[in-house]
Amino acid sequence: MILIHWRDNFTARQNDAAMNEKNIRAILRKANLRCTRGRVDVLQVLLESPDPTTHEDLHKKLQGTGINRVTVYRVLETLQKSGIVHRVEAGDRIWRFAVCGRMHPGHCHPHFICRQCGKIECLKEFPMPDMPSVAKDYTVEEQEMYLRGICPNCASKIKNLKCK
Amino acid sequence: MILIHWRDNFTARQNDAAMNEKNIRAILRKANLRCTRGRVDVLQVLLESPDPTTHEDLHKKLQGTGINRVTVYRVLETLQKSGIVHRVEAGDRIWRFAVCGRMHPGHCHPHFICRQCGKIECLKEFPMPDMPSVAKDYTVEEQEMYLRGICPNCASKIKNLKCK
DNA sequence: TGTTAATATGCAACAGAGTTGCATATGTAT
DNA sequence: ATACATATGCAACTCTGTTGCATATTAACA
Ligand SMILES: [Mn+2]
Ligand SMILES: [Mn+2]
Ligand SMILES: [Zn+2]
Ligand SMILES: [Zn+2]
Repeated sequence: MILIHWRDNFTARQNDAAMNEKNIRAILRKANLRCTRGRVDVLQVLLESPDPTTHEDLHKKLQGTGINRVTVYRVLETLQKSGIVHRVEAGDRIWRFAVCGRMHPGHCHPHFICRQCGKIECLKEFPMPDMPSVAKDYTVEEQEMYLRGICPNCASKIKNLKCK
Repeated sequence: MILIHWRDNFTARQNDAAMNEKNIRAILRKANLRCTRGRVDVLQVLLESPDPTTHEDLHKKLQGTGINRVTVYRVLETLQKSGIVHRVEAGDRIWRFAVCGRMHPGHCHPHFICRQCGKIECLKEFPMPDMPSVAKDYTVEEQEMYLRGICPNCASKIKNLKCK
């Protein structure tokens, strides 16, 4: 199995906010995608976002451009299938999109999800455990880890409960 | 952080299929839940399921009992909040439910998700990497790991593609 | 720089998993 | 057996995401 760690990719891309339209078009062309207004704009916003971003957020940020709701969905699907962005579903049934391989401070670490209140916490201080090579012919581009259980807040509430 | 590995729980429960109503009622009582017909039936089906199960499947299997669709949802939410079952979302926006701590052959291992075709593959031959203790006051009951990338099938299709 | 064929977009209608309000039925403590 | 709290059934609803189709844009090419 080919393991491409997120740290290996896009390392030259420090000046994220300064990523200009020409660079974005280059990314699209490299993926054999037509450079349309919507794709450039959506990708621009994603490149400037520190965390994985919902469709709703993207559409809001682009409302000045007049882009249609459905187009945002279709652009995201296209970018995802081309491997430029990827989708994350963290337990609330809402997709979040992030540029692949970028160091998203809100993303590249394990997450803890409380089964009681549903809150998601970032375990930023803990590195993703390394995954051993597992099979030929599979290209691994991203890895996610979720810990599920009870958060301290809910734990104390449960302790004070006689019955339910 | 308290780490409860799935192997540590429910180890005495080998005779899964034979788990009878009395035992199921005991589980509910222990969680301070009322023993209702719906809860007993839903939990029974879950205990007999080798893999995490959708609401649709559960409702189908229980259609003989006349239980209502909404009740199944509510029972699942109750069981989940009590820590008896947990929810998994594997990328198709459909919840799957599994009894916590049981060795589900379809579940307790990393999973690979192809970003092109969306297919989910079980990496059964690879153990879940151990997670270091990460923080006080958090109770970890389950852990999930997803690898995302391109499956061999899609990789060969992409290779044969000139443009898109 | 036009012309053309492929493909992306806007719009409206739709899909479908899951939720909510409320009247009624059921479980459990006494 | 009674009373109270809570679980259930039913219908209507939410909300994220999809689809069909007519029109607009893109990019290759003359
Ligand atoms: Mn995070
Ligand atoms: Mn599996
Ligand atoms: Zn919590
Ligand atoms: Zn695939």
